[in-house]
Amino acid sequence: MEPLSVLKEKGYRLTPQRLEVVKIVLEKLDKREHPTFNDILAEVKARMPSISASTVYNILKLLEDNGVVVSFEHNGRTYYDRIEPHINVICLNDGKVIDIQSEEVLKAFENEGIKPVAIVVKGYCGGKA
Amino acid sequence: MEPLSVLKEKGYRLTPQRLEVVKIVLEKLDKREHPTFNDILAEVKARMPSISASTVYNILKLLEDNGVVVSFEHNGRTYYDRIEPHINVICLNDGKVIDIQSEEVLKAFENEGIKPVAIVVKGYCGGKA
DNA sequence: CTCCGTGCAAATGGTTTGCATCTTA
DNA sequence: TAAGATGCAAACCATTTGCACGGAG
Repeated sequence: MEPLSVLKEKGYRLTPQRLEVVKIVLEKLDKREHPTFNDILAEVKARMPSISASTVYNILKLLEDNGVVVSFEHNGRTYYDRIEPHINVICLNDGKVIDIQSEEVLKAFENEGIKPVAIVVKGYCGGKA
Repeated sequence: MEPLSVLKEKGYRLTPQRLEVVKIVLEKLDKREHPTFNDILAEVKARMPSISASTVYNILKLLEDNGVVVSFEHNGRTYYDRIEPHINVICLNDGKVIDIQSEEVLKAFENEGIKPVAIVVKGYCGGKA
């Protein structure tokens, strides 16, 4: 369902702050980016300078609690990600987060009885140990 | 290789603090536990009250940098884990970390050209969405 | 008009750092 | 005895909280 419909349906108010954060987050996630909280805050502040950090935290938490985004942590920071099941590889060579779509891995999880919401793998992307 | 041999070979000094932390960490990891930094600190302090938190941090970082343990983050805390490839499922129902050995999943990662060091999946262990 | 949501500032808590002291090799 | 480790306290920084004000419904 549309993220905004999800919120409206549950009775959450559609404030300008929420509209802006949702727009920016979805923009980034559609591009397969893995923005940190600060990435998002910076972008939001650029367009709505008066917004406060705690409001952005609140909104991101709201989005996560309502299944609009997922998050994972790395190096003390929170990263946001899209809901569609896929694999994020944090490459220990260069620290980059790489997005991989692997039906085989998803199928393997399914066979284990696991419904994955976020899959994060620390490893070596180039095959180098 | 033996964790202590790894350290000795690289020229690190085998201080009583290091011996104690290594012993306790390996004890826990052998039991398939996923201790947080604080779990480890508490256990170490119980046996060696004078040790400082920063020393334990330093030692755990040393162990991780030398491939003796791996770590992952969740809810703002760092968890330590054994090196042997396996899957950790963080169940979104109950918050527990469950250890799963799945050759199928590991094989699927291998087929994607990924050498996994730590695999963490947020999801639903009981199959419940 | 009434809550819910926001913004601010202060608090929290895990982790890191600087530095003097101590100890392993 | 000299480089490497430790312990302590302070610093750091991402996140959370409390509360008065403001705006969506």
